[in-house]
Amino acid sequence: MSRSRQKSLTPRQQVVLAIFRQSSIPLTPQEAWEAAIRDSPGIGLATVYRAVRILTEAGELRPVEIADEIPRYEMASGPHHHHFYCRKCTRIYEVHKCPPRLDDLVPQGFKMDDHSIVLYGTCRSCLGDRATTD
Amino acid sequence: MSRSRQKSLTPRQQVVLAIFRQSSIPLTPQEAWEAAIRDSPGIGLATVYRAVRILTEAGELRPVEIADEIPRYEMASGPHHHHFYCRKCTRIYEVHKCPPRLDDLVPQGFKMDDHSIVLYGTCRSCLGDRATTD
DNA sequence: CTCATTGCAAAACGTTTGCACAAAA
DNA sequence: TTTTGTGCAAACGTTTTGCAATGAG
Repeated sequence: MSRSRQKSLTPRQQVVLAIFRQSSIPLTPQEAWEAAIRDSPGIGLATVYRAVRILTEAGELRPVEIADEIPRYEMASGPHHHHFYCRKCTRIYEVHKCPPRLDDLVPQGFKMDDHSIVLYGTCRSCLGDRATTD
Repeated sequence: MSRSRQKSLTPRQQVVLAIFRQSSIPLTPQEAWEAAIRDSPGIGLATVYRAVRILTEAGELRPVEIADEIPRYEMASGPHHHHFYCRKCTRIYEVHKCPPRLDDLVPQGFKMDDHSIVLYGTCRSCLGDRATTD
């Protein structure tokens, strides 16, 4: 199960990958397209979708699934991390820690190769915005 | 932020909720509709979608998001648990343990009210099916 | 009567595919 | 020439919405 790309990327795929590499947060295909247009006017939305799918299959990108949100993607390389989703401002924050003893969750005889954790709640700036409302 | 339903459920909403209550696995709206038709012939797919959305907002149902899969829903009540997704047979298993020290992941000043964990890998029966392939 | 519920069809939305054209080999 | 990459538009599957018909109060 190879994670590295086997073939060189097409020009458009390189553009799309660069967008994700430059972004500090996960992007929807639509958001990536809007960013890509600035670098490469004329690039088509379908091309971005194709690139995202291919880059994901190649292990370059990883999907980030948040409840009731459009799927987003981020670089699969770089430090392993999870996400905090603020229900109020809908922003996504990276969480750079992992809980211990995750292997204990895996049922007998199963083999885990990956895991994803999403924390839901309210971020600090949204908590600060509130006066006394509760 | 009340989680309990404030108004009584409509007949169709009760039907849909019963489907999820009887199911041992998360269901897509489509799957819930196919099950609901057996109990209540003539129920419309849109009605099931409406019920799922309302029941989710009312805290009766909870979305289960798996990478690259259609969103499923399950009862929000009952024992807290997570999910193991087998990439081979695409089945979803419940995981009835929680990792310790999850609060340590929450960034300073943030407030977490929920979390979701999905483990990815291969289930026991799929591992058993394989002979020596690796 | 008025209001809430629901089925149906159409619309809307995100995503994929078919295809023709252009560029590269 | 053949092959590859791409934009565009159409198709597709999922979800939401408009609206008329029904039934309850």
